[in-house]
Amino acid sequence: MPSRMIVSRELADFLKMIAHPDRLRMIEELRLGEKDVSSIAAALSLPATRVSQHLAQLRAHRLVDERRAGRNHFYRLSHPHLAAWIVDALQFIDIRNRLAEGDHIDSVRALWTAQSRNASH
Amino acid sequence: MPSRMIVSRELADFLKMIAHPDRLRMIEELRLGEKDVSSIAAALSLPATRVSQHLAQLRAHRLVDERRAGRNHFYRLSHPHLAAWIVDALQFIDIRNRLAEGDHIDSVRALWTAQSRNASH
DNA sequence: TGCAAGCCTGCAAAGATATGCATATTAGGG
DNA sequence: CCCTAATATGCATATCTTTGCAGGCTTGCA
Repeated sequence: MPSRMIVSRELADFLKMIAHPDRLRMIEELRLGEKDVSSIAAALSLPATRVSQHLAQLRAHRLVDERRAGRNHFYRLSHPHLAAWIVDALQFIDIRNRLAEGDHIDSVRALWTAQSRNASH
Repeated sequence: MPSRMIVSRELADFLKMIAHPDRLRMIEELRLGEKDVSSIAAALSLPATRVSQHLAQLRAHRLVDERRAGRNHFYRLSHPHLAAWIVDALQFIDIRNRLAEGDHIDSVRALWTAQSRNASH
């Protein structure tokens, strides 16, 4: 098969893998280091089962690495730079329409990049 | 709705939009400038109808701009930098397995980035 | 050893996407 | 005008994803 097609398929698979709101938030959540499943679930207000399923997919595509400690499974980004690369995508999004008037793209970027200690914002 | 969720949805929509082998190749095809539908279809060996449908989606998401000249519709990237950003994603892909032994990631990148005058490679 | 916390996996229903085919639209040429 | 080329659109079918729920596995602790 032509390499060009192989590459486009691999790229598409990779993009599909991260193209989900939950998974994007999970990746940003792991930006600063490893976290276990329950912490992620709590931070994003998602059922743990769902988080686990998403992580299984990310794991299958080698986007995250797992470390087991006791009963907890800690995950980290295989490519730490991935989170920053995703944030760069904001420049391609015509996001103005959907946000409240006061919001500005920079504040959105800052917010997204900020650590989410709780589930607000 | 929390902005954080809005952003993750918008990002996911954007990523889903480009996460298709045909559309990725089309975006790379438009990297160097505008092209009309038939030229793209010919370059990628795809049915023109399909190319047109993909372009309609990209247009709806404001990722390409259209210019009509006579019977031909020329498309160009709304964000010229998009193609380069996509190429950057290659670093996150564990692509070694799927390529022939001789191929190296750099050559793949060069190949992908190279202009496709015909449908080979 | 028994129990519970923390995760993972299988499965089925619901939802979203992709794709081909038939049909419409628009513009240039004769 | 009519015909054809170049695209676009509508629709039905096939396929892939998402998601909740039920049940299973492993580890720590009493």
